[in-house]
Amino acid sequence: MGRAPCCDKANVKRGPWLPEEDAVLRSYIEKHGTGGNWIALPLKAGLNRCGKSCRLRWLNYLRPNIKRGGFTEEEDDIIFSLYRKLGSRWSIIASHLRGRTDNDIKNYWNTKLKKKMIMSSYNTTATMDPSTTPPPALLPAAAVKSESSSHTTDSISKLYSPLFSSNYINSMINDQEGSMSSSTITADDGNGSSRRDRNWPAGEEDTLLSEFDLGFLSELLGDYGSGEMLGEVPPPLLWTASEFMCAQ
DNA sequence: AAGAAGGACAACCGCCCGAGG
DNA sequence: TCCTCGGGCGGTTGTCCTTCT
Repeated sequence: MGRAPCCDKANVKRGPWLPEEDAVLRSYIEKHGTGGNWIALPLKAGLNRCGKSCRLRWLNYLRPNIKRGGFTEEEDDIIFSLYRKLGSRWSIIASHLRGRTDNDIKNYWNTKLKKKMIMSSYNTTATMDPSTTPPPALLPAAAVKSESSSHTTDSISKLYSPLFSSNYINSMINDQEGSMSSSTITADDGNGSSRRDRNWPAGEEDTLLSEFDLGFLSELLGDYGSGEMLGEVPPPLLWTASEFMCAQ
């Protein structure tokens, strides 16, 4: 038996918020605050909405001093750097960017920044032609392995740092250590998401990850692979977006 | 000009965790 | 110590808008 829902979904309005609803919510919170109880808030405010929906609307849209769109290069750098350290801890990343919400950053990463990083990884190998070759990070492991013989650990980390978060790689290693039978890795882009990105060729993620050799990843990460993720991020994974571009 | 495909982002879902009874 | 509940969070989906063919 599952947990009781926070509200009666059949009797609350869902979907896009109307300007009038925004006005009611904003007005109520400005006058009374949230009262520390989002579940009760819609009733008090006279809104036929779920409390969680009100909370989300306020935090992501109505809250004062929210910046929308137009991410700067500096913000890109911060997001990139923190993502390298923390993975998809969007709320923590958002706390480092004044006026940005976790949802905003998450969307920005998934729609723009991630692709930007993937495309930049082409430049790690001068002979690669984007018109004929998938990004290095999308190459099947076999191809990477044969190519890796001419790479140092640093250059391999550089190659993969745009795509895989350190906690993702650590989790793969832990998974290997924890269970020898866990040979199947589900498609995951390092963001913890199993969603198919429509821009990626069908099957590429599966090809990449099902063939990924965990031992190779351990080797890639070297001594820090088995360490605590936070505070022990290896130098190659600490690059900012600008540094990453310049390092090519 | 129209339909298809892709991009952007708002909103929802469901799980986890901590507080408090 | 256990249980319940609400808040918070990350992942996912839906929908509207833009661009492409």
